[in-house]
Amino acid sequence: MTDEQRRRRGRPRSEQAHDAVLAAARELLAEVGYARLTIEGVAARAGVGKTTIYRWWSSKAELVAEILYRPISIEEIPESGSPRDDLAANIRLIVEPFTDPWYGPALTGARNDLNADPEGQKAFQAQIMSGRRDTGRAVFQRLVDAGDLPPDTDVDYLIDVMSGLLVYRGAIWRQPITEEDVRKLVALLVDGRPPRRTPS
Amino acid sequence: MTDEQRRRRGRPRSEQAHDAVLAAARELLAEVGYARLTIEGVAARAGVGKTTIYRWWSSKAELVAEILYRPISIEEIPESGSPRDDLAANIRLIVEPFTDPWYGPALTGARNDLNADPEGQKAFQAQIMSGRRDTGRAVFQRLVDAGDLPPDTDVDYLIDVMSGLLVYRGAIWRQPITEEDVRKLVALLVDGRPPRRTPS
DNA sequence: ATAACAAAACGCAACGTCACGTTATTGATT
DNA sequence: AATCAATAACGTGACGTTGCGTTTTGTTAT
Repeated sequence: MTDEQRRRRGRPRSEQAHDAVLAAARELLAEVGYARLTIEGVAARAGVGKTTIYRWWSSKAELVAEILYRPISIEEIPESGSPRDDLAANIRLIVEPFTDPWYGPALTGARNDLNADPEGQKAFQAQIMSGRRDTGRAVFQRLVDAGDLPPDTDVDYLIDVMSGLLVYRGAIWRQPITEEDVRKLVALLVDGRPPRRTPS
Repeated sequence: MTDEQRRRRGRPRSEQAHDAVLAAARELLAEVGYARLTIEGVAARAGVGKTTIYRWWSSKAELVAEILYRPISIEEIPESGSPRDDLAANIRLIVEPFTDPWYGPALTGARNDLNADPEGQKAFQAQIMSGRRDTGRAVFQRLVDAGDLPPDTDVDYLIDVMSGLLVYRGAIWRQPITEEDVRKLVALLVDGRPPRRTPS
């Protein structure tokens, strides 16, 4: 790229300011939540002008979306040998961010604001969710290849069932998702075994 | 109740104004969506003062929540003789409001705003969701009684799986839920049969 | 020279509250 | 029976506040 060689004239953008904004936004997100997070508050804490923030991001929702994106950019699940364990690992990876108490509200909050703009919806969907689905497909495919699921299994449907439960419990109702829940989910999705009440 | 007998002095609250506000809010919700819905806009269309709105509801989210509550106040599912059909009927009843294109965003939007206030969260949960869960428990219990599910089935878990898929697809990603999807869901939850790809 | 920077101010939109005069109902007084 | 406070919700309109996204100004780094 010639962009890197021929540096632009004038003062270059400060990566330091960029990172300070992200850090400040992350902190404030954890402290006050998405609804009470303001651009002006972020600028003040980052020691940065609002102008600088708007030079990098076009809205509060977009800024928050970038923060939310990172922990969700899921790497591949290593093959443990047991496809069921791989699925469980994938579930835990999805759930993990929800354990941060600010994450769920911020996720739904950002999604909600981005929905005001009809094209922001697609942007969010593409940016946040596409990586997860690819990872999920790969994991379920291992189960199909191992013969644990029929060859013509509707994998995307299973991904929606899985994601649905996790989002519903974790992000919407903010209930913790336990190891027990993971076990029940794998049993239901792969083996078709209904969940049993835990003898407490 | 003595409240009804001994009416308060002064001008009584206008049920007409109350209903006009609800109607106007419902219209505007369908026209501009939750995010762009304003109290002032509702007041203007209803021909009502903002004060009157705040006399009945304490926030936009609370007002919208009342609108959302009505279609969800689920009646009992009649016993068709086939518990599986009862479950399918329950699923269709949950999905039905999502066919209104404004409903899903309004649901997530109102929920999100109510979460800013930590006690509004409980209010929403109690008001919107409790009825659905009772209905769902009854339907799954019929399956248990009929021997289609083990006696110690964790019914609440199944309700979460079911609700999760429906909310995830219908309210969050705004995808239509087809008869095919209903069939797959019943097969998975009750019979443990994985969903198959539809030969299109 | 040029462009990103921080700071500060702008206009805008919506918020929630308030004071005002009006209207509807109740309870006491004629 | 008719009248008249007292009361309370009404619609209107204006208020100050907040946060937005933009614009301006002077400074700093390349």
